[in-house]
Amino acid sequence: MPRPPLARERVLDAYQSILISDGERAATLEAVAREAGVSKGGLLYHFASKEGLTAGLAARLAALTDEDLERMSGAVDGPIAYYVRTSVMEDDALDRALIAMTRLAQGGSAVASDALREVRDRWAAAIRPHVRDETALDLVMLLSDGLYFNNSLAEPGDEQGGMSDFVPTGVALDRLIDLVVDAATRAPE
Amino acid sequence: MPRPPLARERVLDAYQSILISDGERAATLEAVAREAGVSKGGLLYHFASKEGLTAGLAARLAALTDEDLERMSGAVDGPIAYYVRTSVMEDDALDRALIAMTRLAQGGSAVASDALREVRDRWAAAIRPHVRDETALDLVMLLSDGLYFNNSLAEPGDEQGGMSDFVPTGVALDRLIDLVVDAATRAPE
DNA sequence: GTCTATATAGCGATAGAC
DNA sequence: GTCTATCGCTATATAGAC
Repeated sequence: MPRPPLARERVLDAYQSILISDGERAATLEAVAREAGVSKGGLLYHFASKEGLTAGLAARLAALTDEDLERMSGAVDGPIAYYVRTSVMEDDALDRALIAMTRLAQGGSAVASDALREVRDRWAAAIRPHVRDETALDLVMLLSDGLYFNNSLAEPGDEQGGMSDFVPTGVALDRLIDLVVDAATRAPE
Repeated sequence: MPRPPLARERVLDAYQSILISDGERAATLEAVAREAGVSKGGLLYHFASKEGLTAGLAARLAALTDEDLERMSGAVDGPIAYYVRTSVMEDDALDRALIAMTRLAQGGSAVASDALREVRDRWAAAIRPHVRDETALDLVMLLSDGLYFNNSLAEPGDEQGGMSDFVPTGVALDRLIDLVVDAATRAPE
């Protein structure tokens, strides 16, 4: 595969940034082009339409998910702990792609909804073998969704993008992970 | 308090419906007016601007939250079970207001983000006395967020609006509630 | 209180120069 | 591969009749 043009990647980065910090409404072609340092016409050379831009983001998300599933399978404290811990936004590449895609899905994009559904299915399939039953799987998946949900509820203009008060970090997060791992793997009484 | 004009309520209902089923982008003044059976000008008599419309929804959400906290405090199986169970969309008035507001928040509305934050704070305060510690509170709140998050990820055109495959119902929901109530109230080992 | 008509601005997308 | 210029459309909001 030939190396992707730099401008193309810069455009995707800009699209993500604006989606995360200012919402779907603000992510216009003009705003994305300005942030990426190109003109509107230049942007439209790389992505023929707004939906093409979203499809480009979906491809990036799928690739990042591949890598994440790889890391998850080798996590020292197990896939559940890994999955919950990495659901707290660390502002890495995967988090940003995921939150940006969430914004688009909530804005009504079918491409984005489908992409999110697929990613979620793949994570669920990877975790299923490590929990007691489907109820425990629900608990783990929904808790992770809750963390992402809070991370994705941004104040407009908030660079970090998030209701961070509600998301446990540090020791509080460790305790939450212990609690959920225990609840999801403990033998039924 | 004088009874609210009927047209005003119909406009808010229409705004909610379109936000839920078609997303924030589709909820234009014209679309809302058409759904409510009034003209654009008629709508703008009741709500001076788009932000005024959102503020009207925020007021409705606050009133519905009052009622919900009332019911929660008297729930027979306790506030935690009540809270988790009612986080699965039953398409009642509160659910609709909440999901509509989530759409607006994700679209970048500061008014909507603030309204959601306040509602969440009030629920957390009501549940805190019934859980073991802050970690258990995080678990309950985040699980509920996860349920709402999934309910609010709509396929465009999906009347129900939701990734309902991921949300447990019936017996699966009962089991999940048992699991989380146990995890959140059991004495530490 | 509700309407029609219109002003104003910004959007996605195209055309064609360089 | 990137630009400027512009088209056609739609959005919010205003003005003023009824």
